[in-house]
Amino acid sequence: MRRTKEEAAETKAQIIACAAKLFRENGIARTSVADVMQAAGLTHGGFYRHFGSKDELADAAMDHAFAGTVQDVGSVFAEHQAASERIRAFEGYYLSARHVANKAGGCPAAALAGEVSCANDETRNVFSKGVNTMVAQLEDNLVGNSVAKRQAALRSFATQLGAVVLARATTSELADEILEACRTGSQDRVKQTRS
Amino acid sequence: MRRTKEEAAETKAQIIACAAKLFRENGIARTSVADVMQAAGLTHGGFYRHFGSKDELADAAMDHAFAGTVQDVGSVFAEHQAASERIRAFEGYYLSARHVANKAGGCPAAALAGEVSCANDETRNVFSKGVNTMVAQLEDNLVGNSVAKRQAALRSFATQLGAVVLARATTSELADEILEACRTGSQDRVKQTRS
DNA sequence: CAATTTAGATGATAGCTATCATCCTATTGT
DNA sequence: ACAATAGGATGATAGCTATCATCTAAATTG
Repeated sequence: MRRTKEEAAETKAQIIACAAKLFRENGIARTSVADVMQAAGLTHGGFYRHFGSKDELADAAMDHAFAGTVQDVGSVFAEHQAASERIRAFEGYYLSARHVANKAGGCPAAALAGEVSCANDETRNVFSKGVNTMVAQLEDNLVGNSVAKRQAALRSFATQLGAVVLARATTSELADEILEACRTGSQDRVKQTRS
Repeated sequence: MRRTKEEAAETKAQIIACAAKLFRENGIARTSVADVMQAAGLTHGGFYRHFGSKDELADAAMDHAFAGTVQDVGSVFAEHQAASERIRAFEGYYLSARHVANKAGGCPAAALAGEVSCANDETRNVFSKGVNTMVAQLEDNLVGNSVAKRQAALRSFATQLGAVVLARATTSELADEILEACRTGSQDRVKQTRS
């Protein structure tokens, strides 16, 4: 039954990947260790050869999920040259019906923030690191002085995450309305705020 | 042991009030029926005299929590005359350190959105109704034509909810940065977006 | 005032959960 | 090639959970 070191490492990576999906999809609390192992094609008992606890897996899974999303967002940015278009493209991605529906494969910040707010310090650190990375990535694709860029990135991220979190929890009409309001928000924010 | 009708109604209201706090504080999944009953000074067994299931309680608790927050927000609005000041005051309340720290007594949309996104239709309906009420309340305190007001209210709510949800899940430095960025965001949104 | 109803307590249940001990076997290090 | 090691399967455990049945005494109802 014993596997090669490589095979074992692949197994561990598989467990993490499955957990990253299931935790985002159904929540950490509502996903059991056995669920994760089954999704990875294994039985529950072997779990503790790879992880010291479920929390440890949750941290690894979150880290993995953030890395994936950062990469996805990077691809979106790479498709455009002008900074203004890049930001537009990012919003198009993040606020898309596709992303809202794809909770299991989407931004872990949107999927897990609620649970992390009741979690231990280590988990909060992992989450914070992920958010920081995403905000920095956004920041790098804005124009202006550094303070303004940082603030704009933080605000944009909060808005879009809020929109997705709300859209996922509300009935479809309201969800669509929220997403649309935040989409148009980036273009004519000036008019909207003034009138 | 039997209580008066009135007493029984009070008991039920107590259970709902305790649940509204505990569910927001620790999440619905991580709060047991017994926890709620104990907080209400009762034993677990009597629960099903009042509710058909835990889900039913969750719905009632969410409704109760939304009503409380709508009232709190109403008080904040009532303190000011000018619409521009009212909105500022609302943001001051919602993005305050006090509100971020007060998860148990704060906005249920921010506290429960994550869990509601994996919940049944009835729960989503209750949640959506609550969000709709809050957005309408915000809308009533904006100036401009109705379409713009509606959109501005939706966007403002998404931004602030996103900021609070993120702030609660991140380490304090990042949390403060997020809140500050969204606070200043309402005033000089124009400059920030342009530069 | 007698009969019936019911709020809430006590206790039980079936199912789930995280975690661990043990075993088997194939891969390592030597 | 041999001994030690460690992946992963099987099975067990202690604790928790939602939900129910039953009991009680008091409050309704008539």
